[in-house]
Amino acid sequence: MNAPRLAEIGSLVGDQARANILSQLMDGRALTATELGFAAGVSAQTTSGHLAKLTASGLLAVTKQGRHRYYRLATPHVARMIEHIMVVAGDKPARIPMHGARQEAVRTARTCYDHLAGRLGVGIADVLLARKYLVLAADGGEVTRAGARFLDKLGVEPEAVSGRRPFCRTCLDWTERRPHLAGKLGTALAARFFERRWLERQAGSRALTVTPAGRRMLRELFGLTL
Amino acid sequence: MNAPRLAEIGSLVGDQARANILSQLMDGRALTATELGFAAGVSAQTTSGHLAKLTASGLLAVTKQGRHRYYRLATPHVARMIEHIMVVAGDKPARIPMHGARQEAVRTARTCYDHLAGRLGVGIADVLLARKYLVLAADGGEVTRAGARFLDKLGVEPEAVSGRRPFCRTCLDWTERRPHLAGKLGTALAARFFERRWLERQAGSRALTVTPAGRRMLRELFGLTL
DNA sequence: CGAACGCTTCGGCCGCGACCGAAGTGTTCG
DNA sequence: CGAACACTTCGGTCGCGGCCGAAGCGTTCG
Repeated sequence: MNAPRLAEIGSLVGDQARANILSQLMDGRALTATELGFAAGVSAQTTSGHLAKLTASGLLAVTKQGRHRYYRLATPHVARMIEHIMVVAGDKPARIPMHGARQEAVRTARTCYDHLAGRLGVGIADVLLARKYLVLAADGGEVTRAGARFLDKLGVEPEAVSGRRPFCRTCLDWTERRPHLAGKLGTALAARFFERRWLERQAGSRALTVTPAGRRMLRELFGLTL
Repeated sequence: MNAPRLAEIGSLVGDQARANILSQLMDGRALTATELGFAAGVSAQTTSGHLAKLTASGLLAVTKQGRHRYYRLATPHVARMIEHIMVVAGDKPARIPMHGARQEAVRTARTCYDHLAGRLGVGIADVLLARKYLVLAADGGEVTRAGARFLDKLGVEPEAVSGRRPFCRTCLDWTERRPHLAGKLGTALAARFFERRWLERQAGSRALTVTPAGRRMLRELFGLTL
């Protein structure tokens, strides 16, 4: 039996800050080092050290995206392992990643920083592209004339989508594995959705609730039924 | 999510001496404090402290018997948890290769708490499923009519495999990385194998020796040559 | 371009916990 | 009974590892 490795993995989980980090990632999300540090309650430097250890030992995987680094559980085995430790810890029935009502909500619609992700985010991106309201380019994209009219109807101002910041980047979406709308346009759209109360944040989660008004609007304007 | 408890359990497993102790108990035996101290490579006093912690946290249970104290894993949950940690430990690319005769024996056949694991355990599970003696379901499984006859021939009693405890759970195997037979059926089978002296425990290890009679039986009844 | 930002590396501090020697409790012997 | 044994408790040492400040690197943005 490989007791040294057993102890090694155990001690990785056995630190309070690292346990906080792993807990945060149990629903399958990918979070940045800063977010994880905040959740763990330690400084950025300390967080960096922890994340390096967890990654080196194969518990976490990391994806670079611009100046961010998204950390996530490396394999389902890691999630399962933590579940089983929780069982011994006397915690509630095992929460397998991405099941249950709350996880379902996270899959449907959630924030990714300042823009929209999940099925909602991907769906909106799909629609805008399909209707040629938006064309993609290597370093961003461009709003077409028809797109500008559409956005104007939504109340998204033209200057909000100008400038060098790209409209749509391939923002890591761990549930849909497809690009969604980030950048200036994504931010402006998300802001508008909140402003009009089409979406509401859920406490303590990145999941979003689509309000009845939002549901109607999504069907009418985007042809989306989530 | 209960991160403090997660860290607590993790740190218990995360000490080398305690990991050694837990490893020793993985086959479900109950060992004395002295034996465990020797296996862990620390003094009696230190061992005593470790055992007290492990017991207080519910990982171990203890039985007094004269001047001895027999420690064992408190629940199958603990064994399962350790198995799952081992799976993650094995996911690391830079895995310490197992070598030597004894390690080979461990890979071939060993106990996993109260049932059989290793190539033997996985092989038996494969055969029973391939012959449709057993069908798997989400929450356990069912023995078919043909399976019942087969088990009867082995001397495994029908009531041993009835009841609410599942027949076959996906108990992940850290060498084979495939499910093997746990649950009531796995336990009953293992017990029968020991009773008939088809398998014998090796001292100080979870490895099992397949006796000549056992080898013959495995070939005749299961078509297995390990 | 420079400033702001996200993250990592380095260096040094410090506390927790593993460890053992010595002593104490309880049990089994002869 | 006392000696041997199994185990625990106490007390003190010490090293590993978590922590943060400061500095450095790469990216983004105006």
